[in-house]
Amino acid sequence: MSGNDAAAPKRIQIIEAATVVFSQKGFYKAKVEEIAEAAMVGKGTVYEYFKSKQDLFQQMLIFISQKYEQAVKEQVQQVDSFSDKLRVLIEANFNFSEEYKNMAKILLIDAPPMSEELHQIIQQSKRQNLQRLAALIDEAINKGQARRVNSYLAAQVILGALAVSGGQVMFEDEFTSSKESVTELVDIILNGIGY
Amino acid sequence: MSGNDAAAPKRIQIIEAATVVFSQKGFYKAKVEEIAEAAMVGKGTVYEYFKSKQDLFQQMLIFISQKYEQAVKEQVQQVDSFSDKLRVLIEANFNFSEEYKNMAKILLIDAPPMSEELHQIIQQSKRQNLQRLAALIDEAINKGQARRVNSYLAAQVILGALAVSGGQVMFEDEFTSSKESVTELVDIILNGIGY
Amino acid sequence: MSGNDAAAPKRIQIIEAATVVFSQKGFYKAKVEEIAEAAMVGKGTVYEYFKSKQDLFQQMLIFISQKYEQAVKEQVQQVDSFSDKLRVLIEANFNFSEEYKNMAKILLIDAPPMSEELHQIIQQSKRQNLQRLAALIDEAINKGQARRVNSYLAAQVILGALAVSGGQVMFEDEFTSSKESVTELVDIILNGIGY
Amino acid sequence: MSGNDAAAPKRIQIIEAATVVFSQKGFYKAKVEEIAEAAMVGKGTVYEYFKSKQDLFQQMLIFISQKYEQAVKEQVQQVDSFSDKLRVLIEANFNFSEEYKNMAKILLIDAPPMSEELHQIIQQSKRQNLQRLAALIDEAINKGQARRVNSYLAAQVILGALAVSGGQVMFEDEFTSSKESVTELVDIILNGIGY
DNA sequence: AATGAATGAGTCTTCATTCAT
DNA sequence: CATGAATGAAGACTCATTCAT
Repeated sequence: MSGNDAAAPKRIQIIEAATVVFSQKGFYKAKVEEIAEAAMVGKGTVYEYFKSKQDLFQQMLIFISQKYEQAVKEQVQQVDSFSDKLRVLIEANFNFSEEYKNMAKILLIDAPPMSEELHQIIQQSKRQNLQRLAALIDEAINKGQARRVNSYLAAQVILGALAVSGGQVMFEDEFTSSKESVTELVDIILNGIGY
Repeated sequence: MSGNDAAAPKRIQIIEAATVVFSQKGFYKAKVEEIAEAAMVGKGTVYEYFKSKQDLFQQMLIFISQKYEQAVKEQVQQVDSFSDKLRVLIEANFNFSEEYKNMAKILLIDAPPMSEELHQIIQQSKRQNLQRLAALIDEAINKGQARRVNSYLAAQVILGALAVSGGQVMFEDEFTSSKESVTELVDIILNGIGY
Repeated sequence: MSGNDAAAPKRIQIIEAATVVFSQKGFYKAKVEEIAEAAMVGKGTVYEYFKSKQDLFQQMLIFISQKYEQAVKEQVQQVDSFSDKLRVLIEANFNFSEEYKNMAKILLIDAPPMSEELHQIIQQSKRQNLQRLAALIDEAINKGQARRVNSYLAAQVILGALAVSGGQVMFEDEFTSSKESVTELVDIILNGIGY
Repeated sequence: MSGNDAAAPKRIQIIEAATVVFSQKGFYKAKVEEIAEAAMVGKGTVYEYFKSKQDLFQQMLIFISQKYEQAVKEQVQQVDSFSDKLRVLIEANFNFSEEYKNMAKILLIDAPPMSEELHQIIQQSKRQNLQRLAALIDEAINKGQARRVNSYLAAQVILGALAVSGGQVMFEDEFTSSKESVTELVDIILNGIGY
């Protein structure tokens, strides 16, 4: 009757192991057995809780996206000004990307063609993400804190910049995306680069 | 009349087939035989020109990145003002992304473990890209056409936004990445979203 | 009643199937699937117990050479006179060769070019074989039962003769090496062919 | 019109290259292309002269066995006494083995499934070999130079010993099959190892 | 419920052979 | 005759999945 078990025993254990292994190796190179080992359960046990490797991957993605939702939503609500919200959002992204490396990219960008079902899940997650940010921008626009830009497109710009800058996706060595750069990033996004 | 053959001897034929198939299926789901079929050659022929499936993938990547360089560099040089250059760069990206659709995603997510050599090549390509854009921004700053922002970071923001927006990755259904959005994108990048 | 299973768990089952198939077809023409079938297990099961086809081959060789050791050593110890030991050794060889056909040749002579590791294994087995026989001859010499010949060379002569005569290696049809010939063989070896 | 070509047209060139490559690698690991390279002809040219890889192997075997016949027959006829003939035969074998190193092993172990025809040819060659030696022994017996042993069996013993000892198969490190060992070998064969 | 031994479908890769030049 | 680019049959090996315990 351990609180641990009660919370979600094996299933969560396995999902968490999966986040680690899938993050490190990607979907195809990750072996089910490896995940089972990391979760300290037998290989067969994975199939007690998940229909297939892909199913596990999908469940994991849902799990992660929920964590992401949480992390971002809560923190953004705790500050008021638009620029602070932006800053918090960017920081949350940095941290999240740090933890879930490749998985973050999938949520932000897209997955390679997999099952249609999975595609839907990812699309939905991305859309939510985008819409939340677009709503944030619209709100700022209404409050007079932002220009009347296409909020959806602006949200894309911001998430795109994050996917790249934050996810050490493209610039790995060059620029270890530090806290200082967050300030500059916010500045660029708020004020643009032109006069 | 072998102008056709000359322009596309077997090696190129295969690489082009590879871009199509890898783009659609990702590295792991793409079958060598399928690529061979798409290139209208025998399966064995692929191995006459490429050491392995991975090698083919890598050669293809180099091929694509060269095409990208060309496409962008040339077009950017043909206009003058900073905002025009930005617009052209973004348009070039839209077009390029159109052509090599999922390739960016695959690189991000589904890529095979790359040889250190290829890693270098890709890094270098990205760096060139970044530096070219950063130089463009610096020039604009010096000419008084842009604010004194961190040009390198700004370049990252722009390329990040492009990677995501341009790859119709996020628009898919909602927006068909149209010419109009280019204008808005340039506006957001130049002027930011805040007042 | 699993006495059978206990005596021959999967690993041994597979090795024994391998001795049969490799003996009949040789290393290169033997297919792993064929061995699996002969062992009445799935193809994949072979790879549960052996790293590769070559590994299976090596393990099998070790298995056989151990059986050979046993067969020969024990029987030779049960008789006393030098000529009897010789006779027993020769007979044991006939029987062994009968059972493991081509494999016996490999142990006596050499293997096709394979891994250095395997080469070592075989060399060692051959050396042991040779040394045991040379020791037998030395002992006979010391007891005054044999002339002061180079025992190592003599051992080579004997094993060479066996490899050929016993292994129906070269003369297959002509001379189905029978028990009668053992007596003559021992005579020739002991007394030579000259006066 | 070069004497060179006449003496060694493509066919012989290829066969000689084949002896080298097959000797080193065995039948299955030897690549046709490699043989072609060694013969300094195009891969396709091999197929102008030989129906298949197997055919080439077979033709090569015939070529070698003829060379062996020659080498042994001629030299044995040039000396008189039985023990000298024996010595010469053994020496010829050493030299021959030196040249075609692994060929014997390959024939024994790594040989491809042979056509019935080739099988006959090889059998015949071996039979000739055996019979020539048996005849030699019979002659010696009649002249009172050898004991009344089964000459055919004795011939087998001798050739068996040679196959093994001569092929530096067993000596490798320990003994470098030297001229001295020839003398001892003859002694053992003539006088046996017992008193 | 938990396990891991057993399985075979699925793929990359090799290389003998062909044939257009 | 000579060539080597092109080919595809064949086979080793991986790994998701099953199921008897």
